[in-house]
Amino acid sequence: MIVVRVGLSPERLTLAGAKLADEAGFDQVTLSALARRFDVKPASLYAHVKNSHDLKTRIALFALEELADRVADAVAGRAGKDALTAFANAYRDYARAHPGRYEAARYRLDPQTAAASAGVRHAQMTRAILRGYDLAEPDQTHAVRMLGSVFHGYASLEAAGGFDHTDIAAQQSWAWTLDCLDTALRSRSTP
Amino acid sequence: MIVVRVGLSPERLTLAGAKLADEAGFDQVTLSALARRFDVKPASLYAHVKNSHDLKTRIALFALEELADRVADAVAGRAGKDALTAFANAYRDYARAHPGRYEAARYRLDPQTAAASAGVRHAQMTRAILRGYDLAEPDQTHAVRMLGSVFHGYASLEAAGGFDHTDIAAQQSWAWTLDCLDTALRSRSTP
DNA sequence: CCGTTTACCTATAGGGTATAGGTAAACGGG
DNA sequence: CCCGTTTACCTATACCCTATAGGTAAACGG
Repeated sequence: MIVVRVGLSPERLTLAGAKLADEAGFDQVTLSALARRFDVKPASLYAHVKNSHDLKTRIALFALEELADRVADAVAGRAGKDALTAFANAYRDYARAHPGRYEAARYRLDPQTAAASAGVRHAQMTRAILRGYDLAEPDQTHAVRMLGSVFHGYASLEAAGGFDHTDIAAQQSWAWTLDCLDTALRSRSTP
Repeated sequence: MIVVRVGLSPERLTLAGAKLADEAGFDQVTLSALARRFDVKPASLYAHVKNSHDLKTRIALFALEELADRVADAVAGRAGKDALTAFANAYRDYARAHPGRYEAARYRLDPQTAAASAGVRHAQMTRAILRGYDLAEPDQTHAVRMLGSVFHGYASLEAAGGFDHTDIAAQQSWAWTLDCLDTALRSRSTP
């Protein structure tokens, strides 16, 4: 029986899982499917990840990190509406380019894991965006939540095909929405 | 072997499935779990629903219908911001009271099924809300999408515990957000 | 060069999905 | 009221995914 070492590792499994998620959907990410991809038996994967939940958590953390990096890159050196748009576009673009990873980023993490994840960077960056709008607390928190809702909601509905019924391009509604948010936030600023 | 007829039907299975979803999460809705609930063997359920996907679709349609009914009830006789708030609250309240059904309502339906679902009523009602804001096309469609994004995004993030990190109550951010939306929409109205 | 570790294996068990085919209760026409 | 048909649920079976236990050969290191 010829045994060729495939060279599995948590990192390779996580990346392959992320790719699989993008191709087939996050719910299709199973240890069996991943094992097939590496031409290995499912049991072999348990040496590298604890279980299915562990794998999904790793993919979620990876996606959060990747998304945070892209957003950070996009907003660097920008302020005001410019920063808002850059943030929003980076977010939406990621969701469109990597639907499976985006879905993974919404995988429910336990509080400790979440606290140590790139999720906190997301929150920080959203707050950074809002510096251009001079919002005092608790308005700033309200705004963080509103922005998060719009970004996630839009990405989620668009991914689900909710905007396919009308001819009007999703891109236009997106620009319109960002414009709306900018005006709304500016009207609430306390200079 | 004593055989007591349990009296299964697609409707009873759908309702039980909806309850199970609220209690354990939509992803825990399985034919096996449902069969246990009725003290019946899994195979017996296939006489009433085609398969697992069929059951989930039925639950999704049921939830969409129920939610549409509540929203319709809430907005009846209201206009302007009053209607907007009533719509939004009915939506959020449903998501909070019935997290599993709400999740089910987002179950991906094939285009024909979606077209025949209460989903179209949701769109109609959202457009009805916007009558109070005098928006011409394509702005109206943009606004429909923005509202849908905020409502769904907020419900989704709140359900995922995304607002638990700060002391500021989700209720306050919600009111603030609705206020923001109202101003934004009014500023875009073309009287 | 040999003992240990590593990386993958087989075997097995449990649970969800799904189909085929069986049986007894319920129904309904004569 | 009786008997044929339908109905409602059954058992048996097979497949897939998850998970654990325990085995083996390659790789590594003193």
